[in-house]
Amino acid sequence: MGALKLQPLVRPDGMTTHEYAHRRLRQAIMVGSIRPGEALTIRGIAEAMESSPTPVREALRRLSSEGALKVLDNRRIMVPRMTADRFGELIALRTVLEQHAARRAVDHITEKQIDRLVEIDKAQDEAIARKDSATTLLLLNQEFHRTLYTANPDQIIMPMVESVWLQLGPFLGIAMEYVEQLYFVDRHQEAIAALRKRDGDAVAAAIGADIREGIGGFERGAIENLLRLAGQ
Amino acid sequence: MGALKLQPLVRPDGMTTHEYAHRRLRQAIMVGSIRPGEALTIRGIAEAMESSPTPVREALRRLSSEGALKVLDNRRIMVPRMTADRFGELIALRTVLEQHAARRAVDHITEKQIDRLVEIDKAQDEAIARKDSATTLLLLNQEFHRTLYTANPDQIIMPMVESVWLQLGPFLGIAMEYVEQLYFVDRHQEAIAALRKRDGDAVAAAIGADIREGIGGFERGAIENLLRLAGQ
DNA sequence: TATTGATTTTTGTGATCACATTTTTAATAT
DNA sequence: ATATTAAAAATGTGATCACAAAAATCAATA
Repeated sequence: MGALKLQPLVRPDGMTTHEYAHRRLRQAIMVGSIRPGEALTIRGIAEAMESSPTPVREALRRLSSEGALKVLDNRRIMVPRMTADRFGELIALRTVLEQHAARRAVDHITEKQIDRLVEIDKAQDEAIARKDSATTLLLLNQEFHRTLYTANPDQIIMPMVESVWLQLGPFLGIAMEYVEQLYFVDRHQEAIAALRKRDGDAVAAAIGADIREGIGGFERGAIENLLRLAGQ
Repeated sequence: MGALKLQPLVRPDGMTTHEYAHRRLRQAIMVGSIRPGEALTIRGIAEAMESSPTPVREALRRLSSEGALKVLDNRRIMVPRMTADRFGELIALRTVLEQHAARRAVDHITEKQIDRLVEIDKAQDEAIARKDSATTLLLLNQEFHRTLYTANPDQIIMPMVESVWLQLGPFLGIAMEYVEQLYFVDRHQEAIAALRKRDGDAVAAAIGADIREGIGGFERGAIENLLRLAGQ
């Protein structure tokens, strides 16, 4: 049996079933709770969220277009396996994408929106002090970055950034399981200061360092070890 | 009635209906043959390609995730409208993405693959001399870029590049209709020379210039004029 | 014990139907 | 003519069914 365990998620009023299925699966993949190689069946998912194949299939198509899922030749669907090379590509792409997104936000972001960034950063510090779950920290960190990039009203890049996050999710799940304690360092304050000065280069530098010293800090050997440990 | 006219497209053996619907719609959007704001109905598309709503819906979900289509609050689906600001974002993003993709391909591309690029470039020159349709030229140009970027076996970026192409498609359709003759200049030979020398910076510079002097060359005023002419 | 082959089950796929909402059309009143 | 209201048509959505292909199970054989 599928026996797919999905964290419950509130379903806002008026949200369609396929949209709900999409959001719920996406959330699960993003925080690494679905393992690469794990078999995903349409009927299994439909059963798990008490609906039917049709809307689940729509959700799966979207997720595969977002790079979160891969459709095999057998037409079976799974979370893509990670490799050290693919991880390197993802980090390099993440850096380029987010530096560009940050630069493009500098001319649009308001002081009020920067204040919001300060709030999120504070919430993150509190969560660290409170020793909240790694998942909570991850989501707060994403909220910081998303808030920054979407300050640009004509921005086109956010879905691509989220796609990279989605593709990194499963590896994060493995890391959270096998690494004693993940260090959470960030360069958010540096980014905020640069934003206040409207210094695009400095903002991009802060974002670059933030990624490099965060998830980008995994060394090749460490990645290979983790993947071996997880039986990937 | 929808009266959606879709260019015929061969359906490879074994291709599923939703995949075929996806490819056919994608192709139509990519070359600008579906106008922004044009009403797209599930049943209309299903009828046009002699199938049923279910697979068409899957195709539409994928295309909306790829940024090619937008789902309105009414749940109606259409090709997004272009604005001068959005166009600017798309060109800036296209430049960053493709320069990165090109850089990342330099270390992987083989001499044989570079030879293939030469062939495609030659085919392009012949098509220009033959005064082939703008669509043909567009597709050849895409083939050149795609061949270059996918030389990197672990590449993650291609779907994002294609997403930008898709989002530029409808504007290209408008431009092709209202502009007397589109100039086709490219920096492909420069890129090829740089690839042979394995000079990443030079390759990126060539790609940057290629985009800037190609579709990126539309000036803000020209874009606004075109959009006004097309009643957008 | 391992392997092959047949049977059963599971799974993806696509068409169809019913329902609710939205859009369009038609008719009426101002 | 314009605006308003009611009826009709069109549309998105989700469940269900039938079918074919794939996977899993089990029995028989080497």
